Amino acid sequence: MVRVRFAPSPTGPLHIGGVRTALYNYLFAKKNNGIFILRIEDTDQNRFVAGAEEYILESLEWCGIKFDEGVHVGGKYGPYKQSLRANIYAEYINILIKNDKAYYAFETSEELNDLRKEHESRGETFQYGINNRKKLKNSLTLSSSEVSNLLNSGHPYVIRFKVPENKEIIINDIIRGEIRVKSEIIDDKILFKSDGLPTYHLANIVDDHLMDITHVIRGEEWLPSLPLHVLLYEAFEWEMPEFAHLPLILRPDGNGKLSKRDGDRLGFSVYPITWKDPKSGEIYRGFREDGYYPEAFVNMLALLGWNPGDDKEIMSMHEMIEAFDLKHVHKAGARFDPVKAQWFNHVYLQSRDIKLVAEEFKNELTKHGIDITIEKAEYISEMMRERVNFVKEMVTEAMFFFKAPEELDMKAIKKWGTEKSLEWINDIIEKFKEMTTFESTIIDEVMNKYVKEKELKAGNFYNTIRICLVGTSKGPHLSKIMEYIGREETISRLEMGKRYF
RNA sequence: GGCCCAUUCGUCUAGACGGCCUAGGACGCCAGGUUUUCAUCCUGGAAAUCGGGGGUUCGAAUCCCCCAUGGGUCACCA
Repeated sequence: MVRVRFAPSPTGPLHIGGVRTALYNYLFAKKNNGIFILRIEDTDQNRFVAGAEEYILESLEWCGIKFDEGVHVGGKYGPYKQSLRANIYAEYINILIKNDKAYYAFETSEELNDLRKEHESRGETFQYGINNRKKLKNSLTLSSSEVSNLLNSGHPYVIRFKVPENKEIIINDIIRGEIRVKSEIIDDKILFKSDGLPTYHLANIVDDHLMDITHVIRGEEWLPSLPLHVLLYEAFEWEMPEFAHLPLILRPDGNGKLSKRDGDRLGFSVYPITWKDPKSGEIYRGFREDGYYPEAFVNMLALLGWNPGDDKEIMSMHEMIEAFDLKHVHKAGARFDPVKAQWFNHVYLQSRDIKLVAEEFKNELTKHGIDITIEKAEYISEMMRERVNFVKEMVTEAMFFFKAPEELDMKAIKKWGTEKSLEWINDIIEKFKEMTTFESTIIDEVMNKYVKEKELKAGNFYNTIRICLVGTSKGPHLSKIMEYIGREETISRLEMGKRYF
């Protein structure tokens, strides 16, 4: 049985890289009829951010990523929050101590900082590990009575992993293949902090083991600590899960990975939903609030570093599950492209149930103080949606349905208007007044007949009229606009437009 | 700086066993067509000598080596 987990720490909002990691875990689990688990890794109480956990839950729910086990849904392997598992880690660290795989160390963080600085000034890098642990203040160098004295006196201590000497660690990553590292370069990492809580490395390995995780799928930033994790599994004599390290998502411009500020700087979201920093009060925009459909967002995100093995790009969650394979995850980092992201939403908007689009459009209009019936909203949505990427864009694009243009586009008038324009406007106003029903198809008949009789160039005539109604030479079929705004308003706008020609 | 990872059109990518690749698709861009306008849509085009240099081979984007570049990571953070 495949069991995978997404294990974020609640230190802030989840950015799209994190969402993608969750998504790939989810797709992999579902593809293999496995279990998907949410575990909260909150062993660092200093970095706790209020609302972050709720944010993660809400974001993933919006994306349609569901968990089988986890903090919010329960399960047999709980608790799923590491701060609630402190006693478990204590138990396992003692096993390591007992088996001489870990040791107590008594340097304070200040002392360590000094050591680092000192080494740095000599152009060296300080490493607490195989090469110098025999020279430092720890249970490897101190006598057992000295150690128990320190421990009993309440002197702060940490527990460090005792990296085995002269070992080459060979790991097989599903995405990257074989990776080799020598144990000499690995630090004796702190496994247990002086506050009595484990660090990520210990908690992560213990939990993955206890929760029967079969595949660890996580970001590439974890690759450097993979050898340590492998060594930990060996120290515990546990069977290892398989590993897959995902490439990073890079910023659209310049260098480096996508970060918090990029979105605001470049004008797009890097977060799935809006996040308000509880401390600073700063607000970071989200894809949801930008108007993206979750289906489009998820589809776009999935293809940022993965492909189904063919040319298919538009895929439902179900189709992605069917096609998902870690072998098709690209190895190199992917540069996020906001323009293509918009295209995905455009495609989803076109195939969406028009009733839903109408409802969304109606809601957007309400925000702008415009209230129309759902039928009218559908009428407009039908002809406007193909011109935009987001429903909210329809509001500005369709404003002429609700308000007469304040001024007319002089460039358009120059291009389409003629010395006869004024005459046409007057003539057509008269024709409109004579009509019994002011309905789109009949309006077309009347106008077409006029154009034929007068032998006009269609473009000049229709755009003269259009500019009066819309303000410029664009928009959906003219008679549809006229029918919507009605005869009175149509004539009024034509009268108003006359002074421009 | 040490260690690790990566490197195909501007961007996302195809490229599982070397020959089907004079490198395919998508976004974007450009042109033409459709449209009474704009957009959509359709058709076409420009766009990667596969980071560079050496090998191996009858043959390499695909295998090997070196170099360069980019990235990640080196916390009592995850």
